[in-house]
Amino acid sequence: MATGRTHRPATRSRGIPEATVARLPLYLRALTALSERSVPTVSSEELAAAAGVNSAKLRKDFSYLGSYGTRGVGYDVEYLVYQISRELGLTQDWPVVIVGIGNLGAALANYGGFASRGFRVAALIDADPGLTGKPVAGIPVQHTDDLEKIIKDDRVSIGVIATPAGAAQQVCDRLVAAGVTSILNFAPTVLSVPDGVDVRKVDLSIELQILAFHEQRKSGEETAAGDGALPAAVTPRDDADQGPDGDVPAVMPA
Amino acid sequence: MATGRTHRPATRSRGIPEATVARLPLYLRALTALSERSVPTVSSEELAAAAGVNSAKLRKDFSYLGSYGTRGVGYDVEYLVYQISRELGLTQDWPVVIVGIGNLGAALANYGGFASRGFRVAALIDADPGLTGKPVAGIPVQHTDDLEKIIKDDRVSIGVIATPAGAAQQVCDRLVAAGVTSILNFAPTVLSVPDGVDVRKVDLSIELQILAFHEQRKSGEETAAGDGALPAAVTPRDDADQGPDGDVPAVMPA
DNA sequence: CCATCTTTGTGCACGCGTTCACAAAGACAT
DNA sequence: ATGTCTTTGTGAACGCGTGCACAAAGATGG
Ligand SMILES: NC(=O)c1ccc[n+]([C@@H]2O[C@H](COP(=O)([O-])OP(=O)(O)OC[C@H]3O[C@@H](n4cnc5c(N)ncnc54)[C@H](O)[C@@H]3O)[C@@H](O)[C@H]2O)c1
Ligand SMILES: NC(=O)c1ccc[n+]([C@@H]2O[C@H](COP(=O)([O-])OP(=O)(O)OC[C@H]3O[C@@H](n4cnc5c(N)ncnc54)[C@H](O)[C@@H]3O)[C@@H](O)[C@H]2O)c1
Repeated sequence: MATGRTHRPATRSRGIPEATVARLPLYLRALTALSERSVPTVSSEELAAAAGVNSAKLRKDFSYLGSYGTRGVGYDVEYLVYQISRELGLTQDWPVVIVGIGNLGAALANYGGFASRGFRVAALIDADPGLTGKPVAGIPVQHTDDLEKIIKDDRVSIGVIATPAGAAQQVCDRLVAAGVTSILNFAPTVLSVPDGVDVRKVDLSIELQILAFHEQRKSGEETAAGDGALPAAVTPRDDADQGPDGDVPAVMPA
Repeated sequence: MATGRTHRPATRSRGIPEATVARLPLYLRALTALSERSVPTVSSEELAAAAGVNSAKLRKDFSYLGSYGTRGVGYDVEYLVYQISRELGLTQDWPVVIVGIGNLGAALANYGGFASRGFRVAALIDADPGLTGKPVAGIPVQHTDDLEKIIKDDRVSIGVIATPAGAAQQVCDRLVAAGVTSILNFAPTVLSVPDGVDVRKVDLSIELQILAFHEQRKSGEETAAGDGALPAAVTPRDDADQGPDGDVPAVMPA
């Protein structure tokens, strides 16, 4: 997983486990597609397949929202779309600011998937004076000096950080101080925030490293027990997987 | 979490839990920073703070790699950097292709964090003939027709999909057929792949929806038990949180 | 009204991940 | 050499998430 919320051990106020919340958007997307095709009802089996999850898990997830299904028939698509949207808070409008309008920030600003749900890009903010006033995706970039005013005037509670890593914590602090209570961080840094502020992170580099780990695994071990997959068609390098204690070219601990 | 690997229930071949693998890059980043500051050793407590995790968890994570610490002193920074790099497979070179060079794909191509670890952008691929040959981040875009040849010639095993959702599954199928066994998917779709292929996804829209859920929670419930956080400074809308069965404006199931 | 068939909702067991707490290991000073 | 002090490595308990399996609910047809 590319992200993770920061510490909130067992505060699950009333209901809905975190793992379920993370899947609701998945269900919602599948349901929206069905809705556009005017499909009236869907069984847990079908919907689960579309969302790529286990059907029992899906049913349990929905049971946290209430009993919205009809036995022998399935779930009413439109009704579920509404219920999940409401549960996720998508029936209201969420103004979002993007800070750091570089390569990534500009791509995010141009992203259509933003507005498709209740999210609206309220402002683009950058520290570069050369960018100030320049329109990106039809929205003029504003200078960091006005950050606090923008947050407060537009009552923004969600901020996206797309600045270099070095500036991320500072930007984060200013956002939080101005009233932002949810942050989506693309910079490769651990942000520290006060209690009550949620941080989720997206880290491309971490994702690739996790893939590399498994990729390396695939190259080694042919003798793993009962693997019915395709162990061929991989390119075994020289002699990868030299055991967990092969050579020791680096410094020794002591 | 923005992503998640696809089904591999309890295959954990020999050692290292998935949750630990996902944290290794975090440790590595913190350790690299220490290394650049020429810090020789670090305690689990310090490193855990830098990585934003619990120190016991960090020690247990490291225990899966072997006993690389010295009691009373801590961990040797350089040595750990090497061990984790090797475990993650970063001591070798990983050629990566990016498919779909639009807003996002171009931003990814320009991203410096790619090469910083062992990842190298081997090729940029797009279906738009108008893009073919045009350099992005110094690399000329190649046409989708040559996808199979590129994958095979460069022995690419990791692919990044940044095409529109509608094309993602098709692109995925071609990548897999050509020999790619790890995919990082930015398109908002569930990809289905054969066993032995790893998929991780990054979905901005899902992240925002999860944040919105918690944001909505913060606006409601003042009376939640023992919350020492800052329940003030939020803008309570009209009367959000109308119970799980408040009004029912949408269609009824039956 | 009854029988049958489909599909939900959930009790239950199991495994993974997290965290506490502490014994043992080793550095360091005397 | 011995004692003290720091910090690791891990045993054990706990909670969360997952998935099986099934009883109950309700639709549908006769
Ligand atoms: N480009 C990618 O695909 C990608 C992928 C993953 C992560 N990231 C991360 O996202 C961040 C941005 O990447 P990028 O490629 O867009 O970098 P970039 O250099 O193109 O853009 C950074 C922008 O942030 C602005 N900025 C710098 N300091 C600021 C401050 N204090 N306040 C406001 N704005 C400030 C700069 O003016 C610049 O416009 C980096 O942390 C990068 O590591 C990028
Ligand atoms: N832009 C973002 O910030 C962002 C954020 C999250 C997710 N996404 C997702 O990432 C994907 C790309 O977003 P974008 O904004 O870059 O879109 P885009 O339209 O700018 O770029 C898409 C590119 O893919 C190419 N393409 C289309 N079909 C293809 C095919 N079959 N093979 C190869 N290339 C093909 C197009 O020519 C185009 O260059 C979308 O699925 C989007 O939902 C984008």
